[in-house]
Amino acid sequence: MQLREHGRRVTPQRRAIVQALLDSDGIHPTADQVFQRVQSVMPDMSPATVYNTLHEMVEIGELLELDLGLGERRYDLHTSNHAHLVCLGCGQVVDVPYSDPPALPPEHAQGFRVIDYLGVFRGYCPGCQSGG
Amino acid sequence: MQLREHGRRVTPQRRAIVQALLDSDGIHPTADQVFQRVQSVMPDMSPATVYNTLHEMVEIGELLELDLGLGERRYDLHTSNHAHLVCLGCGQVVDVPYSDPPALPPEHAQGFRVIDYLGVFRGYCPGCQSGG
DNA sequence: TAGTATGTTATAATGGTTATAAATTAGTAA
DNA sequence: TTACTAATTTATAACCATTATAACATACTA
Repeated sequence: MQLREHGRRVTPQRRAIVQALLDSDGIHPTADQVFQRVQSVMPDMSPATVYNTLHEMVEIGELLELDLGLGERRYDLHTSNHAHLVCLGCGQVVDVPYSDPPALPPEHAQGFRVIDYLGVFRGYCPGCQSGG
Repeated sequence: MQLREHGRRVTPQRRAIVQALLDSDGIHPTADQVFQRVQSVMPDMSPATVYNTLHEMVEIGELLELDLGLGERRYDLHTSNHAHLVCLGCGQVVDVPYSDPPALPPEHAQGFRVIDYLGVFRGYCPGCQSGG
């Protein structure tokens, strides 16, 4: 982790949180899912610490925070360019590689300084298509 | 409004909500902003009615619901294909026309039935660039 | 002009997230 | 190693957008 390089301290809690993220790689866990997993190893962990650490990792660019309209935020260690496929039924999130990350034509940028782009395909996964 | 065609009743509250959306066209109001505006005309309006009506309009496809990671949902009467430009500083949301709505390559769809696609450019508007 | 299903309201509850302040600890320098 | 100090963690409560509930009111239909 690059926490130290950014002037942050390395604590056992932070190590455990990073490990939980690594263990959850691919399922795009929520903060609570990270907390649950860490708590099983470190029972005194506080939810606030999980939120704090996730925010710091987002700030230093090591973690991607996704708010996909499902009432909770999900976290993704893959910060490289990719889109997300979200199931409106069960909420699962899957990475999709980008063939061509879209660019914003300058005539539409309206003076904005663009930091990043998020692409979300919404739909229903195979398991949720039978139920509606 | 197409509420009647979908078996919904037309009430004064719903008329006022639709009018508030029309009046707010372009600013992508939150549910609360819609509520504030309607309340100035109809003081007994309940927030629950605003939420209910917005949800129904989303269901019948007349309104687009956006969760852009700012802790609140915003509403957009423009249901045609376009992306959004979001200011991480002040939270303002601007429509951006799509030149080419991206398609999901079948080999990456993983069996999902895709309903729609949301594209969000995140950055800082001219007014928020000076502040950071 | 009833009758009834639908809509509205007030109220409280929910749940993810954030704020606060006291207690603890990682890193540093003597 | 030890003591120092700023950063971190914790428990707790607050926050706030949203949803649930149930009583009341009303738009549509016949």
